[in-house]
Amino acid sequence: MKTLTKRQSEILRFIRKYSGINGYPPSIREIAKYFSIKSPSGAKKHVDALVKKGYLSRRKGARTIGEERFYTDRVRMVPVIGRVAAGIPILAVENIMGEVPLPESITEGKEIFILRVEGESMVDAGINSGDYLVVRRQEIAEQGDIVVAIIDGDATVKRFFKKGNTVVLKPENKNMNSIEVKRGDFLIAGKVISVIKMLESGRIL
Amino acid sequence: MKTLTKRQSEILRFIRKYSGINGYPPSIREIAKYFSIKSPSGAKKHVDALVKKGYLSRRKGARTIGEERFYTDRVRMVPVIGRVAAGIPILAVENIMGEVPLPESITEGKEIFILRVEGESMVDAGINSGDYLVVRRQEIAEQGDIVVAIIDGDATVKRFFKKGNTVVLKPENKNMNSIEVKRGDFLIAGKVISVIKMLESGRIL
DNA sequence: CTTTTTGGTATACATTTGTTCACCTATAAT
DNA sequence: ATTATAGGTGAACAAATGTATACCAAAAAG
Repeated sequence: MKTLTKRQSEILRFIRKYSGINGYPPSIREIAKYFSIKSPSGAKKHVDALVKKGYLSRRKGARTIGEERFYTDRVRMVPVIGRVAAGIPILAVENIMGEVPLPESITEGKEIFILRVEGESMVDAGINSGDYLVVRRQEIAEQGDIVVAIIDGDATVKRFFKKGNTVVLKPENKNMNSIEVKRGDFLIAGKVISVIKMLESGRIL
Repeated sequence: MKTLTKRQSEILRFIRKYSGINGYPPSIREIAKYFSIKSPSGAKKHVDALVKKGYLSRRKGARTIGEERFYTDRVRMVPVIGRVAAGIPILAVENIMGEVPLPESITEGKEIFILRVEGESMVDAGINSGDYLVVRRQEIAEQGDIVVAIIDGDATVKRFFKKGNTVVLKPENKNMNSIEVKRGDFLIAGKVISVIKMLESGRIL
């Protein structure tokens, strides 16, 4: 990768910061204004240089500065589900708070979403309130899987057991009791395949 | 959050996907074109509706559709450390088993590595053998931080406490005892900022 | 049944943004 | 000494984009 001048680094940093905050890149004139460059063409030259050096991509049209992302491993954008609104499918846009990139080595090409844990029902399995669960979307589960179950439109995390004609959803918490439900009285939203604990910032996004 | 019509959901999904791919949002006309709406004002109405319902933000100017998002989609390659060989610096190439991409929202621009846990010394903190720790490289620690400490070239994960002239490394496991070491008889490799549990495959890469 | 919302067409216009060209200065490289 | 590179000014112009208005039809809400 070609090296950048001090000025070019500043410009690139500004573009990245701006894009991160606003969700769209700055216009040439906004870059100029920020750096007190009095002519748009002055700022344009810097952008052109950054494109030529491979740090940015460009297209015809207004405000089309794209950042060149270069990572080795493949990455998938995975939706992060906020509070699950009752009655609305868990993956509906209404529930999606944002998206995070995860390695495909974790997501494995399946339909994946991330859910933030509320409640202490799984503490004995190392899952605490505030942790993030990486969940693979599936409607069936195996004996003993940790699943996200929807009961009356409400999402809960429990360990799954079949028991004759009914299903036992067992919390991993000595102080809480298992729930026994008839098949059909609940839905499995998916299986928990990974837990992410944010010890410091507490938020994944 | 207000509910969306089917059409509005489609539009929102398109805007998110487009922004994710390109790094900047579509223009009103591009939205119209994608949905075969023959007039820009037709598409504009949908965007206006999404703004009014709180799903998007808007500003004067071209291509300024903002998603109310709180995440970054930038990615950093992070080294995964295998078994730590005694006497070799933890981040030396000899110890690196591979690399995984992680969101910068987790890595936060600091020097980061991932370490696989061996042993049960932190089970009461929800950290089990086989879990992966996201560790930020730093030599100092605060009272109560979970740290990766190097004692005699051996890496261990413990909770860190200062106590006068010595340091107490406390395992989060009722069956194990704290270790008391003199400052200088050990090194802090970093602070654990995140825990990733792979419930299914057991491997992160 | 009437009104509102939703989704759309068509046209015209205002605004923002990008682009080009000529010209200037300082610095580093050949 | 001369040439390229980096950084910049100023003005004029082209292209892309956003906005407003009028009008239409189906569906949902009252």
